Amino acid sequence: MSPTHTDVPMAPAELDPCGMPDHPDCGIRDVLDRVGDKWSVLVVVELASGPRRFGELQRAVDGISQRMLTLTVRRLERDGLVTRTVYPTVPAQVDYRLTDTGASLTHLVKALADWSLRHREAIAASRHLYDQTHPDHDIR
Amino acid sequence: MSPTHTDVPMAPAELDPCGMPDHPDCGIRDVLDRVGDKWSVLVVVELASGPRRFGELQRAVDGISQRMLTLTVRRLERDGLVTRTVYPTVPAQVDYRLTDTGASLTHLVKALADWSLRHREAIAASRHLYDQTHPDHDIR
DNA sequence: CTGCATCCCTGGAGATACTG
DNA sequence: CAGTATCTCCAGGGATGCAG
Repeated sequence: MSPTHTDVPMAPAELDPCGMPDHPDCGIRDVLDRVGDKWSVLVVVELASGPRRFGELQRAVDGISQRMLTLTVRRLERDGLVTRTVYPTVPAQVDYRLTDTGASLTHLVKALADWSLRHREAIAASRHLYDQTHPDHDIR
Repeated sequence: MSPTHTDVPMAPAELDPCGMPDHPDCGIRDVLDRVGDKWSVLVVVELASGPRRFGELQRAVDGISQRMLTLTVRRLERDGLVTRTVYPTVPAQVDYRLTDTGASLTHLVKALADWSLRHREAIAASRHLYDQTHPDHDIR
């Protein structure tokens, strides 16, 4: 088969039967695989400000490689979080924009941003303290 | 230096200057590196039900290796999301519990779970459709 | 401009064996 | 029980070159 390096990876398997009330991770993983992905979040955040073209996204996200951007938007498209529109112009032109679902995800990201903002200092302090209290754990 | 395989990895570098209003990823990454981590989430979710001992956690999370559990709780501890208490009993005993900060994170996880539950069908359908519309992207 | 195909390399993660 | 120490494997992701 030889799947190329740029095809959509996706979830290899569902691992939560979604049943026990004590383990509310019924579909969390699906989301987290997106939200947890560094690039996905940054792309979604960028698209939250409006539709963007491929190049614009790449410049906006800053640091993302072409391959990663392609993979990221592909996954988001596959999940129905963004739409990909191709304009058959001379030099190909494509724009990406959030779907309603994708837009709703933005709210969660905002919430996360909010949370991290409220706790970032505490976390930083905690880390600092930990690093001093546990010098043996030679990190870095 | 030879850092062992069980020391805390952590964020290698801050990459967002946290300034531009259009890029609200000021501290998101810090959170996402936790929230996005499969094991971290599962552990936090488990601890949301109350304090757990190492073994209990390992059994509860199911699938996590000793090393990963150690790393996960270490990171969470370092970030001040969980506290680690050692009871100098004969067979060592340790319990982990969420801090207030960690508990507040639970709410976000719940929100994510909520969102994913509301959209899981749509996403699944989208994926299915995508896979059929783009057979060329030979996945699997 | 947008994207696909390759090469390549590092770090994340599992398995296993050992210790206070 | 609760880790720690190693070894190993492989997928994620960067760099580069080619194509529609």
